Amino acid sequence: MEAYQMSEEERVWLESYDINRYDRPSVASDMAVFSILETKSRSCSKAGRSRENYRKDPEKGLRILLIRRGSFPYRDCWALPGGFGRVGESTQETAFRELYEETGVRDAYLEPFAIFSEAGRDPRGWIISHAFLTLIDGEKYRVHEGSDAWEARWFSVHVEKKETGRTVEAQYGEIVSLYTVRLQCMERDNLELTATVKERKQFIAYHEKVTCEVVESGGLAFDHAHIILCAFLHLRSLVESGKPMIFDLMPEVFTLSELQKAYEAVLGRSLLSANFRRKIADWVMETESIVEGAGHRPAKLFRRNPDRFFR
Amino acid sequence: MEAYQMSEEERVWLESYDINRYDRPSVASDMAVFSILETKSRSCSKAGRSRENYRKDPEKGLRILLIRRGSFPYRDCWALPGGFGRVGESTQETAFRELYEETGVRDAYLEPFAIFSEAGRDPRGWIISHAFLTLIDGEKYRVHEGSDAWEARWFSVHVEKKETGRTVEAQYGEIVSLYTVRLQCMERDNLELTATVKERKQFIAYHEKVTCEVVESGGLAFDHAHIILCAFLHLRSLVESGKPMIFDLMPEVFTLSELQKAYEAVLGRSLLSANFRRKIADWVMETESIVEGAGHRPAKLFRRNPDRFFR
DNA sequence: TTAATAGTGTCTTTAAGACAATATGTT
DNA sequence: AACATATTGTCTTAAAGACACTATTAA
Repeated sequence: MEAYQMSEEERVWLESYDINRYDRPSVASDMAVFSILETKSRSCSKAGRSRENYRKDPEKGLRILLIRRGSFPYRDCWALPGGFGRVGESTQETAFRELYEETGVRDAYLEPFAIFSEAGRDPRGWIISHAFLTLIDGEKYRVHEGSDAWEARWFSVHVEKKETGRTVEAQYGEIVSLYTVRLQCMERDNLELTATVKERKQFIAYHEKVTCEVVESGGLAFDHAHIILCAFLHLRSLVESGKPMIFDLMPEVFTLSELQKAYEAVLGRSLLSANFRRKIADWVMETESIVEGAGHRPAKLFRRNPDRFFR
Repeated sequence: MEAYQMSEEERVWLESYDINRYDRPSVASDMAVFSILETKSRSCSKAGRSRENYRKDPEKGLRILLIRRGSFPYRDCWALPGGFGRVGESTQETAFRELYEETGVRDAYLEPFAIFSEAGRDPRGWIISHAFLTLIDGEKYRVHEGSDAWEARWFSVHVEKKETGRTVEAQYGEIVSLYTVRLQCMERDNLELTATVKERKQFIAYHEKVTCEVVESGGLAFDHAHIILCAFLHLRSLVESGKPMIFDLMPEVFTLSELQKAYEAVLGRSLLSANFRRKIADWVMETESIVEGAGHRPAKLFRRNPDRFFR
């Protein structure tokens, strides 16, 4: 920004200005770090594929990175990675710093998707959370094995919505829904977190007013069940609307089937490959390589098309 | 949220927790309040229509509400309405309170669109702005005539984009553009604010990184030229993508031409009425009334269709 | 040969854009 | 009648969805 030219009068005023006049919150940046990883199958051989279906390609599922809190509040609960903002940092810079500290990832795309500032969301006091989401290639990053103070794990994410009540009159309406968020740790079989979030959608003066409440935190810290739900829904809507974020989940070169599987994992529905290929044709470039030895017709390898990503 | 069950150990810990351990910012909510109002034409009769075109319908243009600051910093500069958040308030509640205090509007839709938290954006110190935008029916609200300490005015908004530089290589690219934001006060002929914002769009690792800088504030306080630009672009993209926000600019009943003019004012381009009518057909219901005495074929009056607004 | 995935062609449906044509008031 | 806006119909184009079909490898 251009240098702000202050008058002498203003300079004097500013010197006597006491910023402590107003109450101030702490600010944090929290992150929903998503990836896609192979779905662990129970009946699998040492090669990582089940004996009956040795020719089948591995399934991939959406994952989110959670950290077990080593200290109060919510000690031993699972939470999104994140941390407090510091003087001189923008909320985005805080998020980048935390992401690097916790995953080593440097050049990810961070999407700000919501602000959580409701009173009482943190027992320590007035703390505002700026929430970001990001997609990273899970194969590049291996989570810490964990210690007493620190444990990071990938959890599979499944969300279900169930409408539980509907009142609709002429000028007023209300729809209550229950979201079940199921998070399952991949490396620890017995670790499953199930949270429930109640959504109340009111229709007032031709506007929707949505309020959410964590009914059952399921072992998640703070309001993070709510944040995770918002992140998940926001991610889906971004991908549905055509944002090319999915490519962040892919390595440099990939097959179109792998890319399609990534889309399907995030969107939660299967796509017809003919239509999918038409849709993403502009975003990719063919390479000369192919993948062989997979038990079926070899696939061409593709890479991102820079021209399409930047215009 | 469900009551958080604290252990005795945690309760003891919390009592000794000092929230002042971390630096904290002040937080503000700023609002871009948009409306559409008649374009003042210089050659007009007392009836408000120009003599040559007495049969023509009035033009409408996009407006934004600005407030002249009565105190430091940026005294006498124009700024978005807004104010500091208080303990116990969410950022959204702060925005609603400020909107009501400054316009009397109660049931508007507030869209959060960005967070401004760059270091140095406010000479008073670390202040984070949570920015909202809203559309209101300008005919319902008359701005204060003003005093020394207080003056609120509607400004027309015109934005122009000009690309000034482009470097594109294989893996790296940069596009620099200059946005000119022209704000013209309707009631005070000689009051025109012209701000310039430089946008630098970098292409790194298949991601766009956009940074903006206010090159010329044009009499606007803080980084509000940047906030206004973001609000304007965000509003357009929301309307382009089909959000029915425009209806907030309309009275209870309206003609389809009026509605179309509102769309055109926000989108900055003219629409073909046949296509427009088809597109918004589901959102409106015909009433029995018509508008007569306008110098041409009378138009049917429509109202919002609640079923379409809430599902 | 067969299982499994890779890849192409085309028909249908839907939405958007362009534009011509008709309708109905006031002046 | 002329003007200005209101309203409808239809042709074209582009994108999305459905589905049938062909291709190629390893086992």
